[in-house]
Amino acid sequence: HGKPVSARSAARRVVVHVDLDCFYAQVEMIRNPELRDKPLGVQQKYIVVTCNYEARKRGVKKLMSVKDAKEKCPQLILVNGEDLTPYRETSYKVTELLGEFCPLVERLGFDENFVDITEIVEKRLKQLQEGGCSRAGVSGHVYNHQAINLHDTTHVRLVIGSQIAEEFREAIYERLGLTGCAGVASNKLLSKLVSGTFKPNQQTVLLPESCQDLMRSLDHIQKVPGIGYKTTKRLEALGVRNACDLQAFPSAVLEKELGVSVAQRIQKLSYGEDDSPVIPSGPPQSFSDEDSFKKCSSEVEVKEKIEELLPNLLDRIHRDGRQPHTVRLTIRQFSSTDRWFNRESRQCPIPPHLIQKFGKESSNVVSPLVDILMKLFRKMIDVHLPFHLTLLSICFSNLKDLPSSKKGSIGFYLKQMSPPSGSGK
DNA sequence: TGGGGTTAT
DNA sequence: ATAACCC
Repeated sequence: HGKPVSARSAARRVVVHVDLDCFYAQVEMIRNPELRDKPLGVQQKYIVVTCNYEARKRGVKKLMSVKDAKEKCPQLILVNGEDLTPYRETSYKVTELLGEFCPLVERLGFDENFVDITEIVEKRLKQLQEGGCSRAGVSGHVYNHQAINLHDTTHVRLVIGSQIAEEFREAIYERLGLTGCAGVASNKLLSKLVSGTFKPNQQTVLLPESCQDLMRSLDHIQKVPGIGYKTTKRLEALGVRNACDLQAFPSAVLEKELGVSVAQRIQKLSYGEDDSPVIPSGPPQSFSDEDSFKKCSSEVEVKEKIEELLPNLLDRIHRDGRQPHTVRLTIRQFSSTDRWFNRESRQCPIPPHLIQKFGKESSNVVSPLVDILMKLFRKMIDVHLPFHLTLLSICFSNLKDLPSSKKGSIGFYLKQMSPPSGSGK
């Protein structure tokens, strides 16, 4: 806006990655402060999905089985974390708090946020240039202990970024009681990689001269965010094991193996280059609820599970205020070999007469939805044949704002408030 | 390996 | 609808 494209793309960004420490465990310690100084794990089914640092000292790791965790640490206290409601709510409080500083906040999972603070940095830089020099230095760590050159405006911008990151962490602690790490760098990839270098409750800034060192410190390519399990397997088959290998690998061969789009993107990642913007997440694109279990093998059981999942979901949608236009059922069938990844799903539009009822209290939207979901189920499973499910998931998506006659502003602020009583038709 | 999320094809 | 990615 007002700036030529060339000047805008040449401008250096400042991005912060905020990563809360053992998030679920922290939320549980706030809910019950007596757990504070004890080894604590959060359990889902027979897995300890995360744990506090008292437990980590004693050898408990993320995603460890309950059996192994208890062996490592017999005093381990476990709380059930299968209901994500408290974590989800706290997570959005963090995102909203960051949104008070700056509009460009992108969520990643429940415990991470990217914030593009380029504009805030520019503002402070100008204040500095007008008001003379500031004595304040970097906040937190500098990756590699690299020396800062205050004559280099890129360094100065990142130093200001580190001060803002410190303010983020202070606000998150003061207002929500949560601790976390932050990484400051010139793009999302680097901010995320550098945020993990000093681990609980600390922050690190990366200066451009240390970028290659950071990338070379990644001993395995799967540590590069954006290079996942599948791509790693294919890269390994090509003899590519770390970021250096990927940098040096012939582009043309890579493009033929992985396709131009993936090849070009991940090869740039291997140099620490990432021009993907911080995209404000806004409200969620979907609401889902799932449950896994040992066995579900009859239509009646499936219906019961669906009836268990629906009320919670409908409540969440109701509180959000938007109306979903699509519903999806996902199942996982038992398989002794790859337990991971044999999910299938069917989705369909929600009939318009049902959509209208989503906002209204006390209208029975449950039973028609159960009927729709059972139809979707029968599209995947022949109920006359034996079956063995280990997971059911329901997802509402394609969320649309309510049709509002009062254009925009009024409707937005009104939906936050409790509706006036006795106004029903 | 849980219970969520996102985007690309 | 699936496949990939993220936590």
